[in-house]
Amino acid sequence: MSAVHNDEDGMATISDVAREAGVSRSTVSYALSGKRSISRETRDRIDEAISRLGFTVNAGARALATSETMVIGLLLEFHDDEFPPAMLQYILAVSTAAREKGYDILMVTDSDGPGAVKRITSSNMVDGVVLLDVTHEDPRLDTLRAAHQPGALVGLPRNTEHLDVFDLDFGEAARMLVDHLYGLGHQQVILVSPPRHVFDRGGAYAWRFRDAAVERAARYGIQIYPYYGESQQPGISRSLNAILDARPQATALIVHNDASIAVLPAVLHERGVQVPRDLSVVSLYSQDFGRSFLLPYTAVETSPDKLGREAVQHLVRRISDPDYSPTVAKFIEPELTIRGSTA
Amino acid sequence: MSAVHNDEDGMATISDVAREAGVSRSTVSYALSGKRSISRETRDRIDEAISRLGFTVNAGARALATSETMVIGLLLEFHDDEFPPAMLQYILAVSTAAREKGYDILMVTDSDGPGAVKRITSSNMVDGVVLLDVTHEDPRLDTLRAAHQPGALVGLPRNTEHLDVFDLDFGEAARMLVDHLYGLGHQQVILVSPPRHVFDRGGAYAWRFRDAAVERAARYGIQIYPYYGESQQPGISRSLNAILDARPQATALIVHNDASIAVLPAVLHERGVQVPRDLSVVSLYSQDFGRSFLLPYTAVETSPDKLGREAVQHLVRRISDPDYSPTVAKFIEPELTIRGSTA
DNA sequence: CAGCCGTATCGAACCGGTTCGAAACCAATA
DNA sequence: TATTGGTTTCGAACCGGTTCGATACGGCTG
Repeated sequence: MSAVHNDEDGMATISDVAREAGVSRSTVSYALSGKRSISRETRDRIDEAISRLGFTVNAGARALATSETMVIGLLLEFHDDEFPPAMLQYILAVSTAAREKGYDILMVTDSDGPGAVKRITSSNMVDGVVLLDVTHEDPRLDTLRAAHQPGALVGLPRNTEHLDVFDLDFGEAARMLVDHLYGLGHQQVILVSPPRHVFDRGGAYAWRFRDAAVERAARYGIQIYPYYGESQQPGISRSLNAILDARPQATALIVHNDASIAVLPAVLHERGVQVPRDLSVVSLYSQDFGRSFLLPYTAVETSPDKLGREAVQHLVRRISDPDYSPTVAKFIEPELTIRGSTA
Repeated sequence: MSAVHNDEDGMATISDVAREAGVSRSTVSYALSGKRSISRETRDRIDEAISRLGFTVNAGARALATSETMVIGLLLEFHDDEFPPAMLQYILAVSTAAREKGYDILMVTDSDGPGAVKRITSSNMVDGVVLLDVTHEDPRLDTLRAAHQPGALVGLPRNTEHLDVFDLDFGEAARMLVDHLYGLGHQQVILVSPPRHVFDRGGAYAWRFRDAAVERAARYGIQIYPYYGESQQPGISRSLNAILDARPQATALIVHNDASIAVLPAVLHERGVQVPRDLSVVSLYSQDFGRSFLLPYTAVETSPDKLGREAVQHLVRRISDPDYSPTVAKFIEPELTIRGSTA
């Protein structure tokens, strides 16, 4: 017999507890929530009945009565042109942060984004929604705005009205990296951006970074050569080689592309290129990511954990008070981690 | 004004629809479910009212009435000694398969596994549970057995009573690989297993594979040298190098370790080892995984998609009929994908 | 002692659905 | 003509909680 002892088949209900403790259902409810005072003895009897019956509040019933599900929807889609390990970091961050606030995560990976948003919001399955990987003209946003639940976005859309938005400041990140290279005297720099698909799809982080880098380089009179990276092997290595072949005069490389940076060490090694002696390399990735793939490059930290946490925090706040403040577009401050891959 | 037009603030309820269509609530419910026949005209009026009000069934209320949530719990934990990309494949597979069956996924990444199982089952948030990465003596299993919902496991525990279990047949996979190498005449083989932590934690797949490989090798009179791999860089590369240094006479390498196989190409290249000329290499990974990391090795396919799908299918069946058959322990048949990395 | 207040509890209504039994209606059958 | 049967609809009960008023009780104050 296990420690948890629930009589018969069905789960114990609040009525069972009330009967067992010789009080009314409402008294049990108040004892549970603490919203009204309960005498010491009654509370004890109730507590005892609860553990004797192994009672747990039925989430659906509570949700119906309170209109609070304590569940947050997490919407994401796996694109072929994305590098899976990167996305996982966001998922984990959101999940952990939510749990800390007492929320569970309903994860939806539907390829029909707007439909998924509609489904989980209009049926009141969730109290709020986190959207990952939001694009410039994200089709999910209209649906989300029409919903009765607040939303938090990770990624910057064109129109941020009525929505809280969180993202890394990619423009600033680009400027930091260009400044860093400029400070070391580099004059010819290659930039490897995300795959073309990402631009087409409206992944604003891609061009925010690129445009800022290009503009900053121009201001310094640095020659910058922007390229698209690939997303799938063997194209990644091939394209990196082609790019390096095409610009032998470049002394530095900026990689804004998870898949490419992961294979870069192998590619450079194969070419016999020593970093930073022959080439300076800077990039953009999270600490965890760098550790997983043994990346020795000076890089801007992307802080998926900070971003996910921030999104959840604001979402939770807005759930409890839908207009506690005007909606925010918050950009995480980039931080440069020096790893000695530049000279 | 958007196409979806819901009057006032609150969501439309079934009562609103009933009033709008001039029928009773039960009639609307039956029209929705089709469980009783409804006249053509009434059905039309109801349909019209539904779309006019933008009505959607409230999931919590329905769950309360039917005791079916149409949600499946997905329990997993991120261990430091695991390679994230591998896990993501399972998550995606389960999520997709569930959605196809009309279920949503409540994803719980709690570090307190048993507590998480207890919480989501006893509060009736889910109709069933999928456990990923189940260990030999998994502490979540007792809790799951005490629950009122069925469970499907991915990974093999010692005691499979009352639970449906799905896993790759790691023993058979090991035998296939050893057979393959034996057929090519190899007599000295290195085996890189998962990190020691995985064994300690009770990851049965680790020793099922190793033991079967060792036994099979012994039968053929092959010398096999088993080692633990590492899980985090820079340890992975370092340990691979140490292993290769220690066994220069070995002509073949079996890698059962996601993190190690991902960096193996770089390590071998650095050592100037040519595959298969200098060393034959076989491994164990999914097609997607191999593509992500450009792995050119002959390997057993791990089929996370097949596994996840199978687990969900059985779970759904068991949800609708708790004893449709005795519980199953199903082992996916391994398949060898020849990629020419052996000679 | 009347009046008031704070504490502890109860009963009833409500959240938004589903489902069972009964009723109303019309047509076909004995 | 009374009975039977099928179709369509309604009303009420129920799922398992929460919450609002009302009530009962004892102790203080004026």
